[in-house]
Amino acid sequence: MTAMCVGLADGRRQILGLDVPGGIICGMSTGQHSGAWIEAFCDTVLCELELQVAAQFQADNAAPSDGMEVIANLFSVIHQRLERYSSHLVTLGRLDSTERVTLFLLDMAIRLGRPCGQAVFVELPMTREDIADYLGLNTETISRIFTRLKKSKLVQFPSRSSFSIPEPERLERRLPLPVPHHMSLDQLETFLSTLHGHAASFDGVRQ
Amino acid sequence: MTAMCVGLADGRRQILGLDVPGGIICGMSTGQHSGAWIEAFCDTVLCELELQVAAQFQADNAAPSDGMEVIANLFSVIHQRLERYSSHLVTLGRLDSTERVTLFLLDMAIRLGRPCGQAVFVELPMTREDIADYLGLNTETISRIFTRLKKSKLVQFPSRSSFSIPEPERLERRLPLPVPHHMSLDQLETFLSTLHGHAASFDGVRQ
DNA sequence: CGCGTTATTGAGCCCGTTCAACTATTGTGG
DNA sequence: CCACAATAGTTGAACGGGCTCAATAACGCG
Repeated sequence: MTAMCVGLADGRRQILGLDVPGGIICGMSTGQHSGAWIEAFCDTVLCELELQVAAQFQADNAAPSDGMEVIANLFSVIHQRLERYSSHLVTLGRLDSTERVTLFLLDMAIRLGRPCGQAVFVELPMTREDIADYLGLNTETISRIFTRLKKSKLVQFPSRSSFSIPEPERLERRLPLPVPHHMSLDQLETFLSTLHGHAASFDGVRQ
Repeated sequence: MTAMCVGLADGRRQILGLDVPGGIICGMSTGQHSGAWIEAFCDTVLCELELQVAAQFQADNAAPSDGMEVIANLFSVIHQRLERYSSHLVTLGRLDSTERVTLFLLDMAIRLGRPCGQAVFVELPMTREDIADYLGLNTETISRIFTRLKKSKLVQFPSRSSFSIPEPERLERRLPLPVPHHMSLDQLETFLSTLHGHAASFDGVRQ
């Protein structure tokens, strides 16, 4: 699991977005450095894809029928990112702290969760501070809302770094917007296999 | 001037981004409707570009030398949008109300302003409520901060819908991050002329 | 001018922050 | 394995920034 981060002059940090294992990070143009960096919350393997490479691949295989496939997939990936950012803008701009945390837990459940009957169990690979920096809050607030959710039995916290949601629909009903369900893994894997062999790969590990 | 907007079930609104006249709105995929809509704050002409059209254009003119031009430009446009969203995420997540408003005024100065010597004069085509919904605040807060900036002589408000900044650098020094300077109009116009004749155009007017 | 809309200003409140103390967990060396 | 330290998380008290509600003022338009 990785985070795209931005820092302010006085040390404040904002996490722009989170990516689950198997996901595609995008928006890092090699040219102008926007001051953003990537942090990994667990051991991670990164593959870097130059847009040029994809474009060349596209040009080489320019059969009128399927020549657009790579480009179309790339657009779809970027579009997903745009959608994620959009919904996170709403989260930061218009949701209160409880709504933010609730949405976060449900989103993690969708992206990382293991279904156990109706419930969902999630192993959380990040600290309270990381969550806070993602949601525009601080660690104490995260902690307080977690205990509130625990007391109301909407969420269980078996350990410090895991939780489970007995009735996801009931939690979702507390939100003023549907939980965004974005891309399925199938699409992603199709895309990745299309690019197989066209990415320069290397390892990156943190901690 | 247009705004991309999203609404919550209880009426809250968040403006995701603003586009100046001559700019390129993007991220509206025709397929799944994400619940977003576009509002125009002044008389506006919209041109709709189907990605398919651009892709076809690309395929038709697939001379190995310049065939990538359209696609590359499209990527650059989407990337600009991604950068804008990124910096706005930081704004909503980690800046306090004064910083948000200051950044907003400087951004408008860059994108809409008429330089007058060292100063910049800006005609603002949106209401306090629109500004509030863009910055994740409410109208009263916007108003209060405007009067505070006026009293400190950092900003002048000759009329309800215009302002001018005597010393932009001094204002900028109050921010914990550089004001993002994104795309120049030259690039945009180059791109638009590339697409000339390939966009289905229609008029859209509000109010 | 008179009316409706938009903006400003004030008083009071509440949510989320800050600061501090405490608890629980993880890791390390003896 | 335990002792201990370092880190991460929780909880409480008090503060304050931004919100809510209400009244007033300024503008735009017939």
